[in-house]
Amino acid sequence: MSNSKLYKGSLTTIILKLLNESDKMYGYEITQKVKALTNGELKITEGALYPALHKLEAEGLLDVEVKKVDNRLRKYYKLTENGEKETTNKLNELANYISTMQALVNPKLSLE
Amino acid sequence: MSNSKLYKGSLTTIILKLLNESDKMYGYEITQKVKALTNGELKITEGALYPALHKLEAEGLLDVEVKKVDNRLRKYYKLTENGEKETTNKLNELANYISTMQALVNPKLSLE
DNA sequence: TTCTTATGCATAATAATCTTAGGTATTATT
DNA sequence: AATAATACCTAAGATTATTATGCATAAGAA
Repeated sequence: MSNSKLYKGSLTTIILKLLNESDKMYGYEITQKVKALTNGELKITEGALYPALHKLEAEGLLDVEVKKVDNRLRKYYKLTENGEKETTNKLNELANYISTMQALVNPKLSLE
Repeated sequence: MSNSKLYKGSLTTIILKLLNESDKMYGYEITQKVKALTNGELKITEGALYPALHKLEAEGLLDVEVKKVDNRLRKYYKLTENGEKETTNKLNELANYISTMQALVNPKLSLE
């Protein structure tokens, strides 16, 4: 992920959420999807993405399936049952984080 | 800071914003203010806070003034001119981060 | 009066997460 | 023929935080 240090910690949430919508995706596809959804605002670096995917797999949140398309490898990832639960948790955490930050940064607004 | 890895990277923004509102504050005061504003949701740890304050000072964004109150030291921090500019930048970054995450996590909502 | 909690500062070891910079290989475009 | 796009990967270093300490004074509870 590039552009801002604020994004630190949210990569996992992004991955899980995208997989929750798209059933299965491969790494490169995720980078392109994020770029498209954010109008180029957020670019996930491969040095962050692949280790994150491997970690989620090791934690049992993702399953992998390797496919060969046009003579090139693709590693498709999809959520496990635990992965779906964790997606819910992460999304709740994010919503909570956002409201907490708004309480700090714009206390008047958060009273409305 | 405790509770969530999502907060990583936002401590500097929080410090700058609070100083922008309160003119001058000391470290312990910041931890209490954050706790109060977030209803105990966010607890800034001293191991994160003090190094962050020292770094901001080293970068010329904060000025320090040591005072003795009740025979105890307090180091009051306040924004420099550059600190005020950086506060604006950080708040813009945060607003941008939040809208980006909402575009990713709730694409339908962000179209409204 | 002693013990604990609160106030107030600080640093060091460790962990987590990301950037930067490489590497390999195939396919498509210029 | 060279470059860009597709597709995977890892390692060194930076940044930021947690956890665990340490020191010291003041206030409150046992």
